[in-house]
Amino acid sequence: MEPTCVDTSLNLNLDPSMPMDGDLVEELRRLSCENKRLNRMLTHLCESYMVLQKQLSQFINTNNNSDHHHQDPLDQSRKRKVSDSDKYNAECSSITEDSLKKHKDFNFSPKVSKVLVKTEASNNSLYVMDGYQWRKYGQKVTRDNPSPRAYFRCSFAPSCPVKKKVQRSLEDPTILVTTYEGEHNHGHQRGEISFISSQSQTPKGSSPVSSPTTPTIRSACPTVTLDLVNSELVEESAQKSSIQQFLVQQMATSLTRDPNFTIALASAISGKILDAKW
DNA sequence: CGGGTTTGACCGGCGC
DNA sequence: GCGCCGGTCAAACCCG
Repeated sequence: MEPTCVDTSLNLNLDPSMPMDGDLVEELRRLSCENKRLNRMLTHLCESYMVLQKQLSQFINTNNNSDHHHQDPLDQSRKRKVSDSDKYNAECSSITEDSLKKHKDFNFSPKVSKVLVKTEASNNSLYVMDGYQWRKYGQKVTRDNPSPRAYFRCSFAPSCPVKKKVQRSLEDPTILVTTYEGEHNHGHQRGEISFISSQSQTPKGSSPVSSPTTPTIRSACPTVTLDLVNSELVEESAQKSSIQQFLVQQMATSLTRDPNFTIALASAISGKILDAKW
């Protein structure tokens, strides 16, 4: 990914001649500084991502070559499933040792992505506010992890086929492992703006102490996990766009959840409207 | 009453 | 064929 692929600059088209409240100006300056700082952080993250992706590609290529040299026919037939599935290898996976160990357990459906969300230790909810509306249709305790796995379908099903699974990480229970399957064929229906109040929205029937979790930059360190398995150029552009999309979503979500930002934005917009009107 | 969650039952794939 | 396991269904329940 190009480090400059996501334009995170926030241009409110401020008119210097427009009379503005001093506090608001100060607030906008502060937000502008924060925006620049986040931009630098994002650029740095993108660069690190590129370096890691290159390293992993080299690692996989090296491994593939050595496998071809040392495989006996039986092994080849055993691994047929995995190599065939590699064709559909557009999945994403977390960059963890565990996931690398479990390489052959990957789900090879066309569009699978995994996102790790850091939560507060006291937050035992399995709800991740990601801008879409989900309906829970099942919960299951799996063999390899004592914490239950929740199954969600997009509320716009069956027209939208997207599903997601949410389960706490075995290594770190404060991390929610969210696996998305499929792609939404619609936009954010509830919109990020609704997130401002989403923190107090508790899903029906859920414990009152639990609260939905949003993968925001503010909540400690959200781990974005992306597809580093497939290094093919054809896949690369698709990955880039999905990464960009995700990063933009993350930023929009975190910004819109910030009441200060919302107030400043609303003031700026209303100011512009009034300015245009009069 | 409608929309959402909970949860036990059921189903199908897979390994032995 | 059997048992295990993950995923899904659907009735019961909850809440605004």
